Amino acid sequence: MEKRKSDCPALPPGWKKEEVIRKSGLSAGKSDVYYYSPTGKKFRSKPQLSRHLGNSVDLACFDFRTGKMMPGKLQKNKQRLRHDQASMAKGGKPDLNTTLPIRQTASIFKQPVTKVTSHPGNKVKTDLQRATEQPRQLFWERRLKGLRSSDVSEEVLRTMDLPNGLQSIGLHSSDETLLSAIASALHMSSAPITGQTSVAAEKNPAIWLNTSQPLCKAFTVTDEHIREQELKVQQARRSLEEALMANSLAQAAESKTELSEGKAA
DNA sequence: AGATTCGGCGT
DNA sequence: ACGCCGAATCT
Repeated sequence: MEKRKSDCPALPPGWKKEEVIRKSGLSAGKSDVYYYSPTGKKFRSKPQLSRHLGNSVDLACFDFRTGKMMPGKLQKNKQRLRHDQASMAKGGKPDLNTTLPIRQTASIFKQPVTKVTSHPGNKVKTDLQRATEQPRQLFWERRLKGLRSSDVSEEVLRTMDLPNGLQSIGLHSSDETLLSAIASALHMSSAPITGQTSVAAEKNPAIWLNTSQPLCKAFTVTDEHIREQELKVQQARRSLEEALMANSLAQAAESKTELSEGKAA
């Protein structure tokens, strides 16, 4: 049987797609779709593919069977992602989609690198449940300096206030980059964030820096901090609950009026 | 052992 | 009806 592996333009270069028809059994005539990474590893489901690619590719609108991106198919909901203040003003409802947006452009986060060895014959273990640790530039956080997030109208969003206990290391002092550094640390690893625990790092961070921790002095989290944070989370959840409730009520009301309008017509 | 193939559970 | 993945079967 001829194996047709075709290129898959919706995926990064080098990925191949294959469809094999089942030729016997109860499911004869049905087909299975497989993908092959540039290194030749076989993938047989979207979750598996998604796990391997991580955040580097957004598979939300990727159709595994056809291998194509299908815009306007975000989950099972028909969801207009057009969401500017124009459509808002015309009575459009706010976007209550709670799935996190994924950056499509080059990201500082979790970018895989090509591993080159001088021993081509050796077997290299790939993807031991995600590439573990990638090389990083020392003080790379400095490149985040001055970056601000903004909303769709390019209004710069207010930044967060950090607790007083947090002090930076290796960024010139009282730098707003500290927030980015800590946020990045939280984003990139599930390991606890402790800050730089070595006192020597304060004197000469270029030498004593613990690169798996953000450029931040060691800090202490008190029970009081935790209680404050719990309170904030509870309040945020209540707000979200109220908003979702109000939205579903509004939708129910709307579909009722649509129904009666339909009868009148 | 690794690849291939179909069954069958869960949605 | 179909996606996903376990496991039987094949090489």
